[in-house]
Amino acid sequence: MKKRRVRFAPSPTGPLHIGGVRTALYNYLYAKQAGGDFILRIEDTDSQRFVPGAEEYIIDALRWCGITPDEGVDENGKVVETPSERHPHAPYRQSQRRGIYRKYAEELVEKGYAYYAFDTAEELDTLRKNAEAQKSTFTYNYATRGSLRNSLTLPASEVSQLIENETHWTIRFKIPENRTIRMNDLIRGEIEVNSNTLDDKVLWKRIDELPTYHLANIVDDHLMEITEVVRGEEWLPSLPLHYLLYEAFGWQESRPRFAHLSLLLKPDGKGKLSKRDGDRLGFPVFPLKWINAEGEVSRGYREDGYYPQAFVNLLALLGWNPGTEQEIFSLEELVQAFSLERVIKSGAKFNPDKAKWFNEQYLRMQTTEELTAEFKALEGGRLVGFSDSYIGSVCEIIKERAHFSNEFWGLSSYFFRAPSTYDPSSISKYWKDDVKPIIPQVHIFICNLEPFTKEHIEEQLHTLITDNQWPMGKVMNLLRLFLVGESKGPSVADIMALLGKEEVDNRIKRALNHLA
RNA sequence: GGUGGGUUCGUCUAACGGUUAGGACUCAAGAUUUUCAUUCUUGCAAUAGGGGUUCGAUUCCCCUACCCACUACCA
Repeated sequence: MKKRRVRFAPSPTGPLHIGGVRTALYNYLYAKQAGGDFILRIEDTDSQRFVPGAEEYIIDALRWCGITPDEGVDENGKVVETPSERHPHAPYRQSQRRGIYRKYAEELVEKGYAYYAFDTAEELDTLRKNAEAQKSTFTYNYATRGSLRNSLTLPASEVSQLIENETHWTIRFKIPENRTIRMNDLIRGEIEVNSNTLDDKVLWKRIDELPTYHLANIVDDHLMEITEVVRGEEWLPSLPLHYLLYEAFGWQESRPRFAHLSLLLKPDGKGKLSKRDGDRLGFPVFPLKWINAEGEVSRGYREDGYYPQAFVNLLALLGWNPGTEQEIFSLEELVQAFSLERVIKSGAKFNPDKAKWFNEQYLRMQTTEELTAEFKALEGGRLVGFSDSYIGSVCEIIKERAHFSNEFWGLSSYFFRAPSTYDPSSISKYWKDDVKPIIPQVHIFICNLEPFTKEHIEEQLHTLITDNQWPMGKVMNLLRLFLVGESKGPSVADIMALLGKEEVDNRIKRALNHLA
């Protein structure tokens, strides 16, 4: 049994968005489940669309998610350029492999599966426009190639001269006429296409001495001994071409199996998820923050405070399910449970609410120590002077009320700073004449409580108030208002115990002063 | 336009051809509580439409509608 080898092959034309991360994740899960290898290959054969920083972004994003490639990227997060035992197929950047593709393209020409085409971009453009004007579509195929400028129509001498002197020619694949191509997709099953609906795709471009996606992809997958190709649905229409290419090269025996993943759709309306949807609807579309050349900032899941585990979990369940009702999965559990058979065929609309829910689940699973460390990392300066155990206790109390750790300060600032203002509407609601005379008594009672623990405070205060038949709601909320500054937060006893008697005394005095 | 893919609650999804069509998110109501939240309970809510095949169809087939992708010397 051959070792499973799958690859993620992004194009560095911008930041990887969540759909791309999901594709990478499914590749990773599928590889790891069989104890196979997850390989990264950079498909940068479009010199026009190269975006600086995109490659680093992709690698950083995968790292953050915990799905680092086994092959193609070194320990420092750099794409491997020279072969080694662990990275035998280097370089893993197609622009650096450019030397190997031309001979494969020419091999196809020699075997009669491809031909040289000398049409200029302008000529083809005109043909397309003319066709469009007549409400038809120009296709470079069996029907038209015979009347175009290529090595099939021009005399051999002219062809060799053009190859020699011109810099704008291409090598095109010669799609056979009227053949039914039968393909199999691991997710979708059998698919049939007639070759007449296909066009003669460009395989190699003389202008920049680079192959196009189709050639580079097939050659590299073959050379790198890829066993399964798991990629986005946008590639399904070119699967017949890829089958034909494997056949032309005589590689059908080792041809990888294919799986095409459905796309991620925008949460509202129609169409696939795009960069703009995130800005429009207020949720990140990218794993990490990205700033483009124009200086526009796109937020990231990491910067928004998501745990990578939560992010991976939610992505995994967008288009796949385990067949059970389990929803929370660690990466290891996902590796165990994943299967391409249970990947959904239809596109999934992204749901920002559910995304938050996932993070909330992970937030609650964190240990107090982890939360303390996070809180300190986030709010460093504001927490100076407070012990880890105090901060930890605060975290314990507030974690049920938060979706993200970056909400901690907003939910707990009063544990670190006495309130300087008091919410006016709460004052008018609770600071009534019937309780005003009671508060000094309660104040003294609190200051005499010993031990000053949550349970004892709760019990004693409760007894005091009920025994005197005082209005529980007003008294308690007033105390909360004195301690917090507004009507929110955990139980009053919790707050008092944590704050300590002295601080509670001070805050009550201060509030009374303010109200007097 | 052509080709391919897809269609179960608002969303993510489950359901050997036989279920009161299940779960989760959201939302609503109730319970608990000293506030807010949590928690718990309950509720709202779906098989795109039409034909077949079958004793029986969410499930298989066909048609229609709608959605998506592709239709570049981009990936």
